[in-house]
This record gives sequence, structure tokens and C-alpha cells, in this order.
Amino acid sequence: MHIHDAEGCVRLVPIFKNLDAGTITAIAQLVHEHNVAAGDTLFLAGTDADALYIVARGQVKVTQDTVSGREQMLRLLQAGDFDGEAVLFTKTEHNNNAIALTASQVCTISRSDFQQLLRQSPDLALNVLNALGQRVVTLENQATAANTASVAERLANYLLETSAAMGDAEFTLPLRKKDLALYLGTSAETISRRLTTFEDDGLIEQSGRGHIKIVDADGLGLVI
Amino acid sequence: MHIHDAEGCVRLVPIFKNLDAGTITAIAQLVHEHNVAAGDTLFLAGTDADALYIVARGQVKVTQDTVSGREQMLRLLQAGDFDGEAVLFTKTEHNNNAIALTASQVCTISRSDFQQLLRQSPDLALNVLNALGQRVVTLENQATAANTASVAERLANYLLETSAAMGDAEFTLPLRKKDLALYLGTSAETISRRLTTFEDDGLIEQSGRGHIKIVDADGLGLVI
DNA sequence: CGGAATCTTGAGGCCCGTCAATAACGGTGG
DNA sequence: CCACCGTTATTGACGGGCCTCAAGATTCCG
Repeated sequence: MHIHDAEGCVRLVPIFKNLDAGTITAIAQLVHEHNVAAGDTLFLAGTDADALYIVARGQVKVTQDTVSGREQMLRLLQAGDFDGEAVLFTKTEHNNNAIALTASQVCTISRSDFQQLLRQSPDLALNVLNALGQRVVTLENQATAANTASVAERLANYLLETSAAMGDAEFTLPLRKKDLALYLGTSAETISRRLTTFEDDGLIEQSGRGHIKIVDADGLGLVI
Repeated sequence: MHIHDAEGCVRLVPIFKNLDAGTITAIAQLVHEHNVAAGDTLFLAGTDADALYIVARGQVKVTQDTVSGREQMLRLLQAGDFDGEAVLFTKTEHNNNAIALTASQVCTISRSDFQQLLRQSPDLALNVLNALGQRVVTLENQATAANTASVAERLANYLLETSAAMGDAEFTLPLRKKDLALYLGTSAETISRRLTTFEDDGLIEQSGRGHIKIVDADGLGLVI
């Protein structure tokens, strides 16, 4: 399903929910559409944070690099997800990279336009506050999990979350194992091994390329 | 230096900076002071998030528990730091624990009072947005470091940051090694070992209980 | 059908967590 | 001022999880 107008982008995004029609129309006129191919860069760390990015279609990974040259995926943006709230701060530099994993459609709102919107609509400011709050909660969980949980535990949780998001015990992984490894802070090889272990233990069934069926959700929840 | 009035708390906190005098006075009247002893609990995960907490004096650790029973310190609150922005969201439950490490003075503002303040003062809302943005940035760095960096690297960075915060190459660790281990996602034993390695490599000098002098800051920055 | 990317499986090694024992520190009371 | 005790820190030994390198298998796409 393609989205052809800017207003489609606006309607997708939680931070623009529950705003009056006039405001939504005003926002839509500030939105720019972009189509990007797999591998394309939306922005890089160190460059000016000049816009808010909304993913209308496709997948975009948000990553961070370390001094040691490794790469960590912080989130996977899918339809309706957004990034670049750095536009809100005095600091105007991205500290993340955003790269399309698949052909994607992305909408942007410029920094100045968005800041002006914020001042005009208190409801929007509250929506953004809530969105940032959710992100804080997610990141806190991520930081805790990264430090205290084994790969098996993180992977098991990821499978359960993905299944819940899909609304089905049977699904195809939305990421290549290589990218999933970046996300979970491990290696593709280890993911292969752990999935095999899960299958041997009767927790899941694998078939095809990344197709997974959760057989014993309770058991997965107990993985340590 | 003790702070005896509620307005002291208000002046400490970044989110209350740059507000007009009237607003600050109004806020001060909504603030409650509390004195807590080392080991006291401010709030626990799962309980109602009914207030914003501001640390006026002392140290408070904010931690999160995992299913496997381990504990991860997310931040260390010191004078001027605050927590409990969860009061902003629909969700009214803490997902963190806050426990005093030393005797501390804490100020609180109730959920309803704070939400009312938010609606009345757009400047305050923008301040909170900025504060949340900073927290997101910090947490992103933390999540990345936890997943990609070795303990040696995380510890080296921590020493450099602490030194910078203190404004001195020579300082005493603000945390016991046990708590520092919780923060860095490692064990007290490993911290001892790494510090000894740093000393053997001529990067730092240790003396007394947790007293550290950074000899080769550049070298510490290169630790992997 | 062929080539490139991805995935799987194996072997080896290192980092680090855990357990355990000893040492050093710090506060308290005599 | 000193002796004592609980807490904290150090050091050693051991084992396991996982990263890396490498080779082979599978899948996908032109």
C-alpha cells in the first residue's frame, strides 16, 4: 500500500494524533516526501540535525558507532516510526546514523518548521513529551537487558515481542540475521546457534529463510 | 552546604531554569522536602508514579531489575538531578527503583501538581523536552556502550568522564566498587582487576580507598 | 542456471562472571 | 589512642558464554 500524499505521513505518526484538523493540514504542508533505495543514507552522525524523519513505508535502521569501530543498532524504524527529535535541542548535531534497509518512503519536516509548530500547538508538545517518555522507557530496558541478560534471553524476548507485534505465533523475521545481530549486540553466528538450540528444546520451529513458529511461548519466556 | 527551603530545590534543577520569578515561586509552594538515610527507598518498580523527585543533597541510585534477578544501575542522581518523569505519561507505574546510597535530601512534586504546571507554562514544557532529549542521548550511548564495548573500555571512559566532571585529574570515586559495578554492568572483582591493569600500564595511579589519579588521559582514551 | 549474498556449523581462544579466601579499611566504643 | 568488627577490596582458580576465523551449505535473484 503506497501513500501518495504528505497528509498520509502525518496521519501515520503518533505525535500527530489527536490534533485538530486545521493543525494537521498545516503540518501536512510542511512535510516533504522522499523515496530512498536499500542502503541509502538518511543522515550520519556528526552532520547537522536539520529535520524530523518519519518512515511511511519500508525499514530504516538507526545505528551508533563506537570508537572501536563496531556498530550498534538502536532501533528499527518501520511505518509510522520517526526519529530526529534532536531537532528539539540546542544541539544541532546527529549522534546516530540512519540507513535504509529496504526501499523506503520517508517524510521530513525541517527543524525550524517543527520548532514553530511546537510553540503553536501545546497539544503537539505534550504528544512529543509522551513519545520521548516511551523512548526513554524502551532505552532503559534496552540498556538493562544489554548489561544483564544473555544473548539467549535477549533473543527469546525479541521473538516474543515480534510475535506479539505481528499478532501471530508464526512469522518471518523482519531483519536479516546480520542486522538482527547488530540490534541484539551479538553476532549472526551466535543467533543461528541459539535458534537451533531453541528448536532442539521444542520452543520454536524454523523453516525457510528466517521463518519462525513459536511453539512454546511460556518456555521462551523462561529462557535465561 | 544544606538547603533549607523548597525554593532551593527549585533553583537547583535545570528544568526550572529560565522561568519567570512568579512561576518559580508558584512551583516552590508545590514542593515537599524529605530527608532520607542511606539505604532508604524512594520508590520501587511497580508502584504508582505519583511524583517527580529532585535530589538536593546526597546520592540516589536508579536501578532496574531483570527477570533473572540481576540489578542494573541506570543512573546516579546527585545534587540537581531528578527522576520520575513517568508522571508525564498516561502510564502511572514506576519501572525503576530509586534507593539512597548516602543520607540525602530529596524534594518532590506531586503528579497532578506537575501536570498542571506543564499546562500553564509552555517554557517549562520546552525545558522538560530538552531534559528528556538529553536523557535519550545518554541512554543511547549507554545502550551502545553496553553492547559493543569491553569492561576495560567502559571503565576507562567512566574515569575520564568523572575526572572531567570533577575538573581534576585526581579524584575519589563517588561510588563503592560494588555500585560502580552495577552501573558499568560488571562485577566488583573485574573492576579491581582492570584498575590494576591500568596502573601497571602507567595510565593511572591508585592510593587509599578509591582514590585515583589519571596519569595518561590520552592512553586511557585508547583503551579497548 | 550461475553467482553473490546469506546462513550454518565447527574449532579455538579470550574475556569475564562466579566462588572462595585473604587483606585492607573505617567506624565504634572502651 | 587503640582494639575490634563489619564492610569493602583484592587476588587466585575455574568454567562458561560468546566472538572470531574459516569452510561449506543454502537461498535468492538476475
